[in-house]
Amino acid sequence: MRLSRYFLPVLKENPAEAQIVSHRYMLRAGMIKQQAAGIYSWLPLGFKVLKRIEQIVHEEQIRAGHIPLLMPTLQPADLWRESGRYDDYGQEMLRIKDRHERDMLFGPTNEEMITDIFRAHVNSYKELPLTLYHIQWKFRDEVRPRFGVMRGREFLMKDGYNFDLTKEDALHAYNRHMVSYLRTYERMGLTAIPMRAASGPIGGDNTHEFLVLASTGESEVFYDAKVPELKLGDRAVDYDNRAEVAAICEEFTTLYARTDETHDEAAFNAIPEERRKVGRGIEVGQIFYFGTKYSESMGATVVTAEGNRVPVEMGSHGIGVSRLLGALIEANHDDKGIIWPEGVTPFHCGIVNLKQGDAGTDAACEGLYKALVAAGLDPLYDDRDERAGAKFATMDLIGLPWRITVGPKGLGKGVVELTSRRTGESVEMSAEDAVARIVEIYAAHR
RNA sequence: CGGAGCGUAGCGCAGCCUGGUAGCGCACCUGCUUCGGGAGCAGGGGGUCGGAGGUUCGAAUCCUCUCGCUCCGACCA
Repeated sequence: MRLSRYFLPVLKENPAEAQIVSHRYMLRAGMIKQQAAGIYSWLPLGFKVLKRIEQIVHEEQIRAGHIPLLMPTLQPADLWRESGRYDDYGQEMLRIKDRHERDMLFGPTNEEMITDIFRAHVNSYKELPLTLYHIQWKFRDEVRPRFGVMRGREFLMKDGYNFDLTKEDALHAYNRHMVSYLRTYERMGLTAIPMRAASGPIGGDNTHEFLVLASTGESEVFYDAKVPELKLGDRAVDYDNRAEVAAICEEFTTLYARTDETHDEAAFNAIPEERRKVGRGIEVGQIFYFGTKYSESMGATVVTAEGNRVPVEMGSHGIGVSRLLGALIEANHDDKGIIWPEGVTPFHCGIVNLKQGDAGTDAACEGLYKALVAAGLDPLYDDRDERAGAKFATMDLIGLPWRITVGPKGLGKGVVELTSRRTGESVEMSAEDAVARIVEIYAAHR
């Protein structure tokens, strides 16, 4: 993309309403625009990152054997009356009447609807196990939306639901989700720690939340210093291998890591003192096993091999997709702006032309741009007629991890400059080598 | 839902107390100069002061109501 033709409305000054760094930078970098309390338009740059995150979530869900579908944002109230949650959910649920005075609601989650789909089409144990998920906009009419996309009323969430014959099968689905989530967050360059959590209104007796450590997090967390060091890495995982998946879960959940809701002072104090950490975390996902809570109330049953009709075992699992943008920025920024991890960056690298209009630098930049595109990459070429300082400031703000700087001095020596946004280090090299280096960097992020 | 604030140009703000021609910075447009870390000079455009009532000769300013937004707390992916 050539910046002169893009839509990137950056702000020089901090908008008054933004209190935390991720919200400020998302507004300043022209990623979002608030339309009402907790409701945002996603401008091109923000939309691009949102789509990249969504893509990673999809890929990892499919890798774990889960099946995508799409359910609507608006739901009929009757489904929720069946489960009893229409009355339980309270003011957070946005209730709407259609022209025929039918009670509708903007879905805050989809347990009822997925159960309805299941019971309409699945009758035999032979069709299990089954895990369906979607990535769809949710609405929860929060009393007090805040922190930009971190606590919006409208938000994009991946929510998945597993249907199994036995509790043992359902617990495997639970474990499978835990591992796939670990992998999902790692691909985005985030360390998200699974912590035993208290079950909320969704219900269930087995649940973990995934928290990204950040000083602006809304939850207080207590953990062993060794926990954030655990990495899944690029080990191959067979998601159908129960023992292997369970072993990974054990690896990641044995050491102490709890939110304030489930904190156990005695267990925490059993950790060597120098490893006891207290901090704050942003919740970016949660997994639940809840058994037959919905299948019983809504009649989602299958016939077993013995010919008995039994309610299915279920769980639900969510990742806050839009919230992840906030969490990513909270975890990756400096005083100049965002620093995107390679896995989610909106553009792979920036090209800064220091002397727009100069035949030599223009031609060199065009050559670089075309070479990068030909290599399958997505560069952002700042071809505006701006001064160097303004171009650098924009690049730093929007946080592209790599920048190629092209100026007359360097070209005189036959070099361009490759700069890391994260370390600030610059290396001079030929344009060809710079392209090769960028290609190499992103080859590791496929 | 309790408590506290704020709505004046696209953004950030002053003006309000003490009523009297609506201002500043950034951004935007034109010209000239400049050009490796958010340039300088000159000129220019843009606002029914959130909305509705009221007081007054006169309201951004005072009064009443209302809508919107933000922050602290309780609640939540």
